[in-house]
Amino acid sequence: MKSFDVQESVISAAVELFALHGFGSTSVQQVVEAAGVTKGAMYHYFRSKDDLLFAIYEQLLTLQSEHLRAIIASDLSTADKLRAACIDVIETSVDSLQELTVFFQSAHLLSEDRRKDVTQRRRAYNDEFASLIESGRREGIYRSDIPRAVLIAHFFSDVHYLSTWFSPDGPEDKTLVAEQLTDLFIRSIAV
Amino acid sequence: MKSFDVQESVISAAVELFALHGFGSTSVQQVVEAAGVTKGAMYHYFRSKDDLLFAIYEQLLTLQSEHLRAIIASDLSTADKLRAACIDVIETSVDSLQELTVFFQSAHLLSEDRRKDVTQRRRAYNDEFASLIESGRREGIYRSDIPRAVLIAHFFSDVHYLSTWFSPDGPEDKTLVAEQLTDLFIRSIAV
DNA sequence: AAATGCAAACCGACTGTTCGGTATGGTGAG
DNA sequence: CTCACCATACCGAACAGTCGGTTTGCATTT
Repeated sequence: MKSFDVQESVISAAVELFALHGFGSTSVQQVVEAAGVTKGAMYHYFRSKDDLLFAIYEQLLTLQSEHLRAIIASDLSTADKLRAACIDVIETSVDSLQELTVFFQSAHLLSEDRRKDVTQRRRAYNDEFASLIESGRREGIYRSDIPRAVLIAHFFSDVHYLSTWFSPDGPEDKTLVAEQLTDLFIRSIAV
Repeated sequence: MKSFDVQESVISAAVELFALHGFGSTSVQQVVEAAGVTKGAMYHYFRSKDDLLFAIYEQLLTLQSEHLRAIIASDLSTADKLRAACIDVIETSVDSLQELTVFFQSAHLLSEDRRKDVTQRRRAYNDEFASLIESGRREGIYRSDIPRAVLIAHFFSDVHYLSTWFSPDGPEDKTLVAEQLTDLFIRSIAV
């Protein structure tokens, strides 16, 4: 019979403010005011401002990692797996546009330990993604004349950049854009 | 016989610190200490912390705009112009990696007026770039089944993302990466 | 009685910015 | 050549306000 979830309210307010003004330029005071709670309440659930930032990352990272693992474990062909993975990460990113913005803007502001944790999980995600491309190369469907790292960066740049230009209220449709960007990517890496 | 340029020193320190810790998390005190000047000296040349951020943008925007205009005014074919424009913006961005980082991380923290100025100049740049693609479409060399806005975003995402993954000390070579990313882009938009 | 959940008051450190004042170097008059 | 004059360059202390974080204490639940 909880009528008001403090944690959720704080995180939600933090995501919005961090995305809008940046982590460093947003004060804890602003966050708790927007969340409709007091500092005492916030510090009861979060150890620090840093902790708040980390919580945002964890949500998104966990979600996307689970999706990717499910796709890789499926019985699709390599080509279809890669396509599905691309479309999924774009769509889930659009669904969490603000979190994405915070993620890419403020990841480096995390404390040493937390940043290592995030970096490692990101790398794990990237490696799983890269394994798809590697499989495709062995099957002879993707080009090998460009370093894998460049290909990966080329794709994730699109995901990253979504938070800059894509707007849910804009003229572009989420599903359509996901297909278009995926098509552009796969066309450019096909042999 | 000026042995020490305060403005240059301040901007240089600001670029480095803003890129490292973010605009909002860097204090004026830190900047002037790194620059080896006093706050008084800094505020003699810059009206505000905001002004400092703006100065960084202006440098990069002006440089890249001039380059693009020169390329468009050249007598190359449309295809070669687009290729040259892509390679140039990637290479100049790599040359100004830290400025690029600051640019994309903190553009939204500018004051209203300043942000409008920056946005307008960025749009002008984008429009000139887009005109190249439009020309190519009329010549029938680039596909028309994907919105121009998506194509533009697709390319600039690579430029944007450079600041995240590219390192001058890393295994990748600037010129090579510029060619590879340009190749990926042009291959994906060719009919 | 003990533990949880939270509000309110509070802490010292630090914020961006201002400002009174000094040092420096060039210009024009005598 | 000299000296008054003045703009520009720069200094560093001080400002009012805000920062992230802590402490205290009181309800409510267990």
